[in-house]
Order: sequence, then structure tokens, then C-alpha cells
Amino acid sequence: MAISIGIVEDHTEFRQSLVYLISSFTDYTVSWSYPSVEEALADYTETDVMLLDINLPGLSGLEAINLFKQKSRTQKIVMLTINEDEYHIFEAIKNGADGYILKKSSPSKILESIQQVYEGGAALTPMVAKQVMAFLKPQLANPGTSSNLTVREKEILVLIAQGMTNEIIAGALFISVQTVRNHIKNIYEKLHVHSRAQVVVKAYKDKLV
Amino acid sequence: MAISIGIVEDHTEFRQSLVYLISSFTDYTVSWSYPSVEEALADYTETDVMLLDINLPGLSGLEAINLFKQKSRTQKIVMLTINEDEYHIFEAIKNGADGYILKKSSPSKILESIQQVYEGGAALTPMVAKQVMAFLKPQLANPGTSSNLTVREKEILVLIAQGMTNEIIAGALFISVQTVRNHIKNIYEKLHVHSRAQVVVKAYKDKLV
DNA sequence: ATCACAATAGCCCAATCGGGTCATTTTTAT
DNA sequence: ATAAAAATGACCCGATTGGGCTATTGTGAT
Repeated sequence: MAISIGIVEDHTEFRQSLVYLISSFTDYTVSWSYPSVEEALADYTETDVMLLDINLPGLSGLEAINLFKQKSRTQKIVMLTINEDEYHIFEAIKNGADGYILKKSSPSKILESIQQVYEGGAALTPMVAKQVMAFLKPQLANPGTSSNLTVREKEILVLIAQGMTNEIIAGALFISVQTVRNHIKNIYEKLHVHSRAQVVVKAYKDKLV
Repeated sequence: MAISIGIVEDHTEFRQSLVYLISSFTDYTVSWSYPSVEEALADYTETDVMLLDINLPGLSGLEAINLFKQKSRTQKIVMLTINEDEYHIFEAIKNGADGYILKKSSPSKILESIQQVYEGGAALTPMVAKQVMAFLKPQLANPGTSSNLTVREKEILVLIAQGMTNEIIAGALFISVQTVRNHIKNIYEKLHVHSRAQVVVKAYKDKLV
């Protein structure tokens, strides 16, 4: 069974060349292609993979991710873009895109990306991957952030960062309040903070939540 | 297939009358009923809809919502309550209840609520619905703004969201700790939270920081 | 076999916080 | 000008938290 693909791309020429490119392989089928999110949503049918332009008139591709996810949670979404800037990359990732590739990528790279996300992986251009890693590095490197927290401590940190009280956390994890408090004491020591509000701040700043 | 129902209600008489009421319709089946959350959790079996009293000895109904959600994410939960006050309403909604109805509601209203949440809707009494809408309106009208916080309150919120204690905040703003606490109380009320950790969470999520 | 660490749980004490009520002054809006 | 809203400050009380200590159990590494 061929992998089915949907395309949203306003630039007619590029859209058609995508259709042409993909259709030339028997492993892939272009189920539909539209120049706007609005039209794609109106006529939506589920596909295995979607190619979604970011710069679109009307609803942008970034805003559309969630809308398409609502239609189908299994479909994979690959963002097509001309810009490699941090904002768009992280917005796309945050919204749950499965891939982020440049329009100027070679045909073989585009097909490769489709295959990768179809198989459950993520497709990123090397430059994007680098930025993602650069973003992650300080968190991994910086000791005193999350890295030296134990698994249990991280669990509790997440719950604190949702505003839960110790009692609620204890209930949620089926352990005693005392134990929760002990874990929290250890978390404070490792993160060098002295209150749960500070923990929440750190959790958000260091993107642990 | 009849809609299956679980009931947690400590008041024996009311619980039994609920069971009697519901059982008298072939469309509904009471799978179980318990006087406490603890017993219900221990013996839990999934039902389509749960009626959950708020004022319970031991674990309250509000605290229990999440615990039951862990057992089953598809079951619908309708809170039973005697009070229509804002606090309980928002706590229930925040925790993910699907309905919020008064114990004094007529039998037909109770059954109607069950049917509504079973069909994927939400069941609210008109008064509750009004309060919910009143809370939502300002946010919808003015998106991006935090809910009606005064300038001073926003200042303090920002400082809280940096992990500061009341004493430090008081020092920073050259006002007394008492005043800081009063402002914070008002912030809590407006944001419907009950701890500074939750304020920090909200501050980051709604992006006021 | 032993050591280190993680997870569990308890106790104690002081500090902080959350919530309720009240009161005064200043600013803003009508 | 007057009423409403905001900012300031206080008291009280109970709940929660933060910090210091000890202890048992299980697991993984040496």
C-alpha cells in the first residue's frame, strides 16, 4: 500500500512540482493538494503524511497544525518552509509537527523526510537539528538543572510545576506526604532554590515543563 | 445497551434514592455506589458516567476527579453538590469534571445531565453556566490580557513569578508585607488559584512573564 | 560482600502562606 | 460630587511549607 500524502502549499508552481515529484514514485500517492489551510480543512480526508507550508495566506501553517491534528492524530505533519529561524522551528515543534524541512531541499531529501516521519521518526534538516541541539545543550550540560535529578524527583518536579500541593502529589503517586516532602527537599538542594514557586520558575525557564 | 453509572455519595438516604431513581429507567444501570472515594477506588470498575459528591469525608470529590480520571479517561464525571459557589465550580471544571449539578435538582434534570455528558456534552445548571461565561467573557473580549488584574496586581504577579517571597516583594515595592498579601489574595481570587506555585504556572502559561 | 544511592517514611520546629474580616486613603469614573 | 474601584495596612487562625535528622528497604556497582 502506497503512503498517502496531502499537501498545503499556496505557491502553485511549487505545489504542482511536489505533486509531480511524489506521484512519480509508486510508493507514494498524493491524495490531495490545496493552496490554503481553509480549503484543505473543508475538504479534508485523512492521509498518512501531510506537507504543510508555513507561510500561507489566511491561516498559517503553524496555526493549522493543531487543526489538522484534531482531524487525525495519527497523521504525520511535515512543515515546509523557506526560513530556518528559531521562532518558526520551535513553534512548529511545540505544536507537534513531525518534521521541518526547507523548500529548497532536494527532491530525494523531501521523499526521505516523508519516509522518515511515516516510519515514526522525525525529519529535520541538519541546520534545524543543530539549532534544536544547541537549544537543548545548556539544559543537559548545566549541572544543577534537571540532569542530576533522579527519575522520581523529576516526576515530582513536574507535578509541582502544575501547582499541586504535597498532599495531592502524594495521592497521585501513592506515596506518603512525608516522602514527597523529602524528595522536594532534595530537589531544592540540587536546584539551589528554597520554595516551590522558585521550582516552578526554574522548571519553566529551563523548559523542563 | 444501557448507560452504566457509578455513584459516590456519603449521605446514605440520598445515595439510595439516586440508585432507585436511576434504576427505574431501563436506559440506565447503576453499576455500583459507594459512600466514599476510597471505597469506590478500591473496588473500581469503569462506568460510562460517574456521579460524584463534592462534600465527602476523607478524599473530597474534587480531589477524586483526577484519581478517577487515571482509572478511566473516557468515563464522564458529574459533580453533585449543594453549593453553587464559585470556588467549587471552578475547581471542578479545572479538574476536568464534565458536569456540575445541584443535589436539589429535579430527578429529570439529573437524568438529563447524565444523558448530556454521556453524549459528550457538558451539564451545567443555568446559574453555573452563567458564572462560567462571566469568567470567560473578559478573556475572550480581551485576549492576551490577564484576567482583570490591576496594575499593582500585575507587578506583584511578576515578582511572584520570579520566586520571591512576600517579604522580599514588600521590600522591593516599599509597602508592607500585609499589603502584599492582600494583593496576592485578590490575585488568587481573580485567577482562581490557591497557591503561589499555581500563580507562577499561570503566569508562564498565559504568558505574562 | 559491601558500598553508594534511590525511594520510602517518620519526627520536630519555625517560618511562611492562605483565607477571612475590617478599616483608611487615594484615584478614577460618572 | 459622589460613588466605585484600587491601594494600603492590620489582626487572627489554621494549614502548608522548609529545613534538619534519623531510619529501613531495595537495587546496582565494585
